[in-house]
Amino acid sequence: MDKAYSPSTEPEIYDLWEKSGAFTPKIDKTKKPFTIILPPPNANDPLHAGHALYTVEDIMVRFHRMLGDPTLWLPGTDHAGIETQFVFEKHLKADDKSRFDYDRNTLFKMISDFVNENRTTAVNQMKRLGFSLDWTRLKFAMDPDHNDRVFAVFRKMYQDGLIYRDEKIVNYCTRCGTAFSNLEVNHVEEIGSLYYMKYGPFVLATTRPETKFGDTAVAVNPKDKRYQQYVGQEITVDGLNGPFKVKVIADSMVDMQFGTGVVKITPAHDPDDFAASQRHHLEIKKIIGFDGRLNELTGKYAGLTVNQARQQVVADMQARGMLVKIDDHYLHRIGRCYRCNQIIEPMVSPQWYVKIESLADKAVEAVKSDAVEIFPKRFKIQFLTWMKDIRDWPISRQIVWGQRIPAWYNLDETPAIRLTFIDQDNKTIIDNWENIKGKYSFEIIKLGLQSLIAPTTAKYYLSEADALKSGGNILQETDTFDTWFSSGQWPYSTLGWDPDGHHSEDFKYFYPTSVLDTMWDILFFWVARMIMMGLYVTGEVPFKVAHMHSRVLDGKGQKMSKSKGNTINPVDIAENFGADALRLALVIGVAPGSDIALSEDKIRSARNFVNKIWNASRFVLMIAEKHNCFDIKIDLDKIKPADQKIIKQKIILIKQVTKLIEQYKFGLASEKLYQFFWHDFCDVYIESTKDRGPEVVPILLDVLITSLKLLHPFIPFVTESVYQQLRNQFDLPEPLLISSSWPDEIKIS
RNA sequence: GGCUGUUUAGCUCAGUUGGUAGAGCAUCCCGUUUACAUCGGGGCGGUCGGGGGUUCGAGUCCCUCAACAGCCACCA
Repeated sequence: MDKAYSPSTEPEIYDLWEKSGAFTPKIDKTKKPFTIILPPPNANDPLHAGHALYTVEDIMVRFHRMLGDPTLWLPGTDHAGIETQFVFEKHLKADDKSRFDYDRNTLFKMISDFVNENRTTAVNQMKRLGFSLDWTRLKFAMDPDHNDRVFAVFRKMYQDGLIYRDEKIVNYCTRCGTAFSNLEVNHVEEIGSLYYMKYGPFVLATTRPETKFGDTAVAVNPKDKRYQQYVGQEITVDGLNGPFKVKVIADSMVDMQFGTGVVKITPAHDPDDFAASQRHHLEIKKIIGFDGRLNELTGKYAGLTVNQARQQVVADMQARGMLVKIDDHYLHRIGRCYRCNQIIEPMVSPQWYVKIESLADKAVEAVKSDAVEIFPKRFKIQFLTWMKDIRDWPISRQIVWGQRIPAWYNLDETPAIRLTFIDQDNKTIIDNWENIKGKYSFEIIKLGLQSLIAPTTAKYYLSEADALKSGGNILQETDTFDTWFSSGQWPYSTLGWDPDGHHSEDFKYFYPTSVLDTMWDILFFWVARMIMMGLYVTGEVPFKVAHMHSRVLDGKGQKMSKSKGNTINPVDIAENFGADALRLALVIGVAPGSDIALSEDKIRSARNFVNKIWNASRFVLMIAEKHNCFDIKIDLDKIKPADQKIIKQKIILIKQVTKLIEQYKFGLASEKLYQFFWHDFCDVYIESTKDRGPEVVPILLDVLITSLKLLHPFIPFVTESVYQQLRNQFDLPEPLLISSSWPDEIKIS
């Protein structure tokens, strides 16, 4: 054995495991399985430090495998719709191109190729970190069978009346070109301006003077005596393009204390105002387009971006004496796109929705009753609070990378469908079918199609065949499903749930899964959706335990981000210090759910421990050779007083570590192991054996092997490596540590 | 506005059902013809954020205040 442990041997050890078939469980109906579905990393992105926390899952998986449970850890990668398209568009930009240069099919194909080229990256990295995943079951979120299941579930939801289309106000990112759910919007506090402007007989305060062209009412509080005389009347407002009239409405949404107690109502571009428009049956007047520019209804402001328009409107109002006051230090919250940080533009547009209430009710019940147990406990409270006022889920995204919604329109039935396509001269055409059907052949449109927008009244068919029967020109919806609509179905889909009820053996045996482990930041995005979808589709919870793990921060406790340049590449660390060192550094002494500051000091200290194991093992081998004693049997009745203490400590340790792992207290478990091995075993016991005879060899070996087994889930490489060295000298019955049995409290191994 | 978490040795953090405060790193002293300098032995270092309460006894339970962090929410 070399003088120091070298992590360069780790890949060989991984091969050994993989070839042994240890990652693939044997279905044994007399035994209870242990199942974890890997939260699929993005298919085309290298792993980041957070992914290294898959270690937590590997610990559980290796532990259960050693307990003898048929253990499945199922790997997969995610297509990560918007994320991937966002990254791909950055590549396009580098080539001076954009998504607008390509038709939908071409763009999809390009992204698909891009993803396929990079798909193995994450897989290889996970192997390098030692994750004992069953690669024979590897899935990808755009696999045809997964897509089919997603489509089937969509149709089932439709039949159950859970799917509807509606044109209401949504969070729209004009840069990403798609709508988002509330969860995908970051609300950030920012200092902006609050403009006090003359508005008919009123003065009102607004942060968005440029939306006045879309105003269809002005509101006051019904209790506000100042304005009671105006309620119900029509007032005339200087619209900068000429006067316009709006009705004064009374609504309790208005805070009399704020500003002047008067609010202009822009239903098409503000969520509150939209809600008010529903209550008061107001006209909805869209003045901002999906490109983030003002449209023709704004007269001379048409074509300006929202920001430009705001400046222009303010300047024009100032010139006309309409601006009473500007508060430049107005602190308010602005919604920004979680992906590109662009300011979210609330817009009215047709989208697909899932009625969420019945799904949410069941999920709440499951969590309340601990049918799904959430760890640590505090996340249960968060979950229930969020679910309480959950809203219908907008599942359509206006991007191409994802599962295209399986709905088909007959253009001739709905001539008002708006088409965007690239024609034969490479020109982008945007118009309604009714206006262009004479000018372009359907084939050209279909070939160059970028997107379509169908009014909510449009009839649609859930299969292409049905649509074709209607006779006419048929186009499929161009929107794709929200990534989470797909990944929310991950547990039952990857295990082979079948829409027609012919479920796979895997599904029957491994579902519901045992534990879902992920970071708490996607508790709502993903965990909640999986619980809802799982209960709805299979009638069972998708997992019995939802374990929320820590967040990895840099050595200074700062959040890692590419822009800060403080990201850590886990594979680099594995190369330099060993995957074991990284794994141990990530779990040792970390309380459940708390942040981890991953410093080089901590990694180095873990590396030293790994080396300590190596050398202690080397010592045991040397002693055995010195005494020429390779006996592994211990006679329990003949243990000498000098050896009793360590045996006792070992038995206590087994008990403690087993219990702590079962309680998800990996930080404490690893710390106990560290203390025991380094101090009780190496510093005290081994030192005490140095002047003794061959009778210590079986004891040394026993404690060593027990330690290796207990440590194996945490630091699998060094423990397996050492074990293989020991097997060369000692007659050990179990060929591999990975598939060996977990130490028993009573049994001397 | 609502909710949650954090506050323990110079630094990073543990502390399982309440019973005389722990680790790693740093620092200081000593040691080593070897299993390991990626080492060994020893030392220094904390009124456990402030205040109050329950208890024979509280870092651990309750109340309150403060600072920091985060999550959720439609205030122009």
